[in-house]
Amino acid sequence: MAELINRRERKKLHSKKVITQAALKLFGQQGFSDTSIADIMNEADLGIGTFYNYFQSKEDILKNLLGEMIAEIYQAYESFPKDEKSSTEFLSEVFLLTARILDKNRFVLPLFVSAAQKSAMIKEEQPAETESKMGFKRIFEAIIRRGQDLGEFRKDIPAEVITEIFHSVFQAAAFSRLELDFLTNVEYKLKIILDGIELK
Amino acid sequence: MAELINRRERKKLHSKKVITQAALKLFGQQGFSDTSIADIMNEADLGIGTFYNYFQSKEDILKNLLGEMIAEIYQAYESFPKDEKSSTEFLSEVFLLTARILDKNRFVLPLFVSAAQKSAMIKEEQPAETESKMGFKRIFEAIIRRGQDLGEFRKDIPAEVITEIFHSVFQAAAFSRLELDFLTNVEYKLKIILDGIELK
Amino acid sequence: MAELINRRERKKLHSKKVITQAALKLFGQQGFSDTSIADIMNEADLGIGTFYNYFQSKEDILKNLLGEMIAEIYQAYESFPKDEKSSTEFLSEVFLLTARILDKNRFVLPLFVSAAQKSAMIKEEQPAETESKMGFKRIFEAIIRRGQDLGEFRKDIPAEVITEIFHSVFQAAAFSRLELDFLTNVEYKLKIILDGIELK
Amino acid sequence: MAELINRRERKKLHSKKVITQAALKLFGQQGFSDTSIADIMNEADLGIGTFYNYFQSKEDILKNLLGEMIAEIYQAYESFPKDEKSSTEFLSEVFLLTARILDKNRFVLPLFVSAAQKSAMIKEEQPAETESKMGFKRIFEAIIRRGQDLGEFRKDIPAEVITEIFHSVFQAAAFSRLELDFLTNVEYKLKIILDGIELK
DNA sequence: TATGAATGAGCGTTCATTCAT
DNA sequence: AATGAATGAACGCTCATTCAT
Repeated sequence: MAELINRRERKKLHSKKVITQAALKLFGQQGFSDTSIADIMNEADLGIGTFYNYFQSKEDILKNLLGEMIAEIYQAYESFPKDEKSSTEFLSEVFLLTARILDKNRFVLPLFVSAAQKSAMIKEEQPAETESKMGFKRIFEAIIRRGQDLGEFRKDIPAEVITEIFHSVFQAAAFSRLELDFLTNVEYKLKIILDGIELK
Repeated sequence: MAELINRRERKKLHSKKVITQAALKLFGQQGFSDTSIADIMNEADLGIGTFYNYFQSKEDILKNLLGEMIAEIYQAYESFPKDEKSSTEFLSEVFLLTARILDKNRFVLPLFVSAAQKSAMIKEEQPAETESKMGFKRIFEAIIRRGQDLGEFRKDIPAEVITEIFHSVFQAAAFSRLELDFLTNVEYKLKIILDGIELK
Repeated sequence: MAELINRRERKKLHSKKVITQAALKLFGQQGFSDTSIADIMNEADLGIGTFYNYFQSKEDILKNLLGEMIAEIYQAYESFPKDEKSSTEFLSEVFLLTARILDKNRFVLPLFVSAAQKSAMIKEEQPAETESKMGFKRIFEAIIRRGQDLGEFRKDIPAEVITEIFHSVFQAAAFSRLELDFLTNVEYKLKIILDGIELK
Repeated sequence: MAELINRRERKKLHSKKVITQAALKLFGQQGFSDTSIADIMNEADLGIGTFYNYFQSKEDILKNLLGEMIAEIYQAYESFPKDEKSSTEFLSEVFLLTARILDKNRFVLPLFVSAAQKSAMIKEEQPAETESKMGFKRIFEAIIRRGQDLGEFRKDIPAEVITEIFHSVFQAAAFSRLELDFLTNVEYKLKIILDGIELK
């Protein structure tokens, strides 16, 4: 009986994964809004109705995925040996770790950006994904604030603003048309910003 | 006869302007994708079919508008007394002028961003608006390159990358959730980046 | 120019009529809820989208039609030489007039009934059609109240209740399985009720 | 072995009851057509597929329930001491008993009505529930016919028509918007009709 | 040039029903 | 007998686009 449940459960998880991957593949190929749920389920080789057993909407897929990514980053952040490092080193490492995770799922970043835009332009209640997006920023903001407190970073510019510029670097790199790795792109900009905020 | 043509021409221009303004008003109020062509023409108090005398599609409106903004910036850029100023001063002034123009039409920036995203993700032929968007960058890139040549800016980072970070500052500020003016936001970041790229 | 508008206007009215008639035909054949908008527009030989140029929803068709019927009844009611007749005569005539009008559009009555049911069971805001439905009742109630005031009808039963029983006669007759004319059916019941409410 | 069968039988009956009650609860709360089978089985805390072990369709639930109600009324009807009472008394008592039973399950009446409508409008085979609905009427018709035979009720109006008007009273009261008890409403109308059909 | 009624592919979503377990 | 994931036809509805006037 327990096995039965397990088997079903496994099958369910499998279906969810299949759908997610089909969705991401198509999002990457044809863009988010040009991918219909029918497209996704066709790619996943499942019935249309099945989608709604797993997700509430297309956006829901992203919400799920973002949650997983945030969790991964946060976990890494927590396990850093914070106290032995300068804020600059700390920031660099978290920044590059984030970059690597984003790079791995690079084509999802644009999707979060559009989602964020939509929620920024329409004055509706803040959807849950924004909260988790904040998660990204909160990690960086904490590090920057620490750097300011320790006298490593300039204080004449609010920590949130500095955070925002880091954040925008990821976005810009995702859409960059330059002939550059995502990672290389992002490293250059990290250098500029660090030089721009370090005291001394 | 010439007058007649002129009158027609003026009337035509007027309709185009009316449509553009109706569109922008609604885009700002309800978002781009939630504004239908019928909405726009209703707001413009013109028939639906008339739209297609002036534009090919909704995106076309943006393309037009962007062209105008670029032209305005370029004009200002050209008329600057370049030779008397340092590249830093020059860059600052053009940057802030651009910021003011964008601020005036702030809600259109997000629209360009989505347009750019779309065209970045889909590997289709490059649409014309991207070319004009490049216009933005080309102006900045020229100034930065000049600064590098004159030894004012660091050379270990490619001019295009620096350009891109300036560009992303505008985007980020447009979507910022911080309690800050667009202009203030952008000035802070200008300071960081300038400090990050100036030699000495 | 005025002619152009007229022509268009006429065409529009024609389309609306075509849709209404297609709808009523199908409602009568297969029932209201089993008739889809696609069915209607197929029967009307028009595109699906065209439906929404004329109606907001399927219910809207009924709302329209009911409005017209109410108007017809009300008009007749107003033109009666009220003062020369007893309330019994008055009531009889209006009742039978209403019956004839309903009989003419007999198969729509069931639809109003379902509509009324739906709105009675769901606690939502009262839709507009209910208001017009009230119109039916208000005419009868006025006559009954007059009869009570003039001492012709019993007063131990509230006028609204008497009104309601008249109303229900129409409904019941519409669904009757008896081998009887709608009109005959309804006349029998009129007799019973009149005998049941007349004093003396 | 017999016990085992009994146990199974009891369990089966229990499930059927649980489903019926869950269904009626939801029908009352959210209406018949807005209640899905999934809703019902969720409320019943049973698997979706289980529904089909007991019922063929949603309508089937009503069919069953109606059968039970009819049986209850019929039982009461049979046990009346017919011979000692006038037809008026007899009719009143059965009428009020029926009213009480309906009142107890008031929200199901509308459902029977829609079912009846549907079957009245569509010329398909008569579904079973209509037959049982006839049951209602047959009881009343018998009493009325008896009254006519004994010279208590008027004969110029067919018994079926009188029956029908009684029937419609229940329907109307179920949907009434008046500020009146179902029972009070129904009693008023009983009075009118009795006065309308009694000789002398 | 201006019009707006007509269009229909396409959307997201629902849900009764099936069937392997 | 009980399950619930899978199903897909069908729904109401939107909207960019066309074209006869």
